[in-house]
Amino acid sequence: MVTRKDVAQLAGVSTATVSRVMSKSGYVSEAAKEKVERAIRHLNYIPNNLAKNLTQNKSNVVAVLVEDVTNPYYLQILESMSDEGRKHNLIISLFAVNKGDIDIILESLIKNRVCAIINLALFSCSERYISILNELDIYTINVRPRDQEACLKLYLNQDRGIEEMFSVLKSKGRRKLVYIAALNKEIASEDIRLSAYRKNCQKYGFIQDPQYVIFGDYPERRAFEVGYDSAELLLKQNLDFDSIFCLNDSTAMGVMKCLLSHGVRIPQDVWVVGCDNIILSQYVHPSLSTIDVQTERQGKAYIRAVVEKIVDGTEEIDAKLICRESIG
Amino acid sequence: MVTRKDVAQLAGVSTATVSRVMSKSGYVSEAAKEKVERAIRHLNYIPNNLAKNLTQNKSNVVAVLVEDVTNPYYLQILESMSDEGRKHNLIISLFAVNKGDIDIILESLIKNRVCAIINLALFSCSERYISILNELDIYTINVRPRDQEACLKLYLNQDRGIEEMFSVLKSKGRRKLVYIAALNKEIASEDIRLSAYRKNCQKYGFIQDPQYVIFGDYPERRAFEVGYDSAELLLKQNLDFDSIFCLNDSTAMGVMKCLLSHGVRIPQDVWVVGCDNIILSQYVHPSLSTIDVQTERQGKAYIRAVVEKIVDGTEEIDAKLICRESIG
DNA sequence: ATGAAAGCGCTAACAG
DNA sequence: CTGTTAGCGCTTTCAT
Repeated sequence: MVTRKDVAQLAGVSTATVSRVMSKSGYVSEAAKEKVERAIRHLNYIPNNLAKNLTQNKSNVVAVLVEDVTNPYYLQILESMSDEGRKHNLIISLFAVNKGDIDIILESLIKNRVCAIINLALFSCSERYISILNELDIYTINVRPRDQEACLKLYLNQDRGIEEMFSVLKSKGRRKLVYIAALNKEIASEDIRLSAYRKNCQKYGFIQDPQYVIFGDYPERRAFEVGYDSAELLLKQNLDFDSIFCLNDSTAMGVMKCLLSHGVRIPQDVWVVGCDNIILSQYVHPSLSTIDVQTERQGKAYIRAVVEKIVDGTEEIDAKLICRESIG
Repeated sequence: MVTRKDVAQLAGVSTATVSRVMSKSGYVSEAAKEKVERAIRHLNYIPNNLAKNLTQNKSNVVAVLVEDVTNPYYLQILESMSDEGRKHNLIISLFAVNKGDIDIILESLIKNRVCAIINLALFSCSERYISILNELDIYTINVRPRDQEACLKLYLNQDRGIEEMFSVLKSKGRRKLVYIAALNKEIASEDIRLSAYRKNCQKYGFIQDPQYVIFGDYPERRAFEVGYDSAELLLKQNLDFDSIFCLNDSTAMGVMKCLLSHGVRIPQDVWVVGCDNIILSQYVHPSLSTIDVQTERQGKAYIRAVVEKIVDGTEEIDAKLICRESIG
């Protein structure tokens, strides 16, 4: 294996100088720089990040924690994180977690000195580890943070998209909108989609009735299933509704599947709107109307937050309604 | 930060002994072992994998290379790899690649001394790196290997599932089956699905006609799109067909979307069968018939191959037909 | 069965 | 601007 030493030798300089040119930091004369670069090329030298990691007590792995990995939404976020991460020599790694084994995973992440944890799950990292995380300077983002936690506030301005939906539905004469919360009551209480739903029901004169909100046990079970079951519940309730808004696209697909299987026509009988705008939503039939939340920008923003160690930033993400066949 | 030294001190032994109990290797007396374990618990010691990595010139990251990350199939494989990897303290990391930037990615993987590369893409790792990969003992699996490459032969016995499909289709009076190859002609020529399709067309007396095979440019473009476009092409050709078999479920969804959009009814007019059995296939409407390829077993097999450094193993994976609404 | 000590390849403080 | 040097935390011979 060719190491820095070999490069230094061939270039006739010290390893420190080689380091300087590689990291593009510190003073290096043009002459030395050139000699080193030539030696690197000549030897086909590939640096060993492992050693670097050790000296800096930190790896270049960013851990992304996800609960429902079957939800394509997360893949899309991951994709854009990977793209952005590559620019900064960051390895983005996906971890499927659930509340039960978060501790084991955290311990493994710490052991491996990941440089950051992006926790997309709906629970925060366990208390017992936050001091270690801090001590090791492992930058952590929780999408559902405890109040006191310093973190990126990636504020998703979904309100606008939701309001847009209400306005469109209203203009087409809809007034009886169901919300498939998918989450349980407690978690949903912090869901901005739910609060926006309630606010706008009032504002736009839609039916306001607790029965029109269906809770579930996402993300303990997959979004598709929760959607399906929620719709089944809804049909049993014999409620009078003309449209359905769902926590996310995956849930909406489960909902649609259930409705269609029961002979309910979309959009003739009921309109359905999802949220996230995953690619797949164009390819179901009828294609799913949804609220685009710019997954690509979200992913990039997270990685940038990691790189710049942003502690209290805000990324404005405009959510916009996308009308497709599932609404008339 | 508490290190091995602290543990050794508290336990009254040397760091070497601590290492021995941690790695469960070498001789350690019961007494010493107990003292060390107590010290570890007491200090809440979390070992530093970075140092270990350096001494062994190898990390515990397994890189999984994927071309079309929007295909949920890969997520399912990844999920089972993660589960299996955790048991062996392996970090499974997903990398989106395309032919153009494979070199950059490989270089980055080498720099980080990943312990293994599982290349699920349809091209092999570039020649120029295989000597380095070998020298560094980076275990590499290519799903589409060059002939000479030593590697896990994860033989997917999909033939049986495909034959089962033919038998079912025939018994229901179908004889005109289209195959959506999705891949281009060259890559498809190595696709066992295509050869199985041809073989069984003959065996079961289905129409044999080159026009009944539609090629595409997967995975350069997403499976959904390729499926959609292939179906569009098919419709334009004015061919007489009664059923369609697709490279994978994602492609099949694109196909179904196109057919349905053009007023073709499934399964009344045409039957559709996919391959992979991704979870989503149950949630489209009509639900998609498919060939189950045991993604979970596949993922586990790959990781086991990495752990055991299997050079020429075979994992029998029985593919089975799953009948759903998309066939009558 | 255990400890001492020499590295692993790189970084960073310090001296020049 | 450049080289020397002392680690980073752990593994692994080699003695004992």
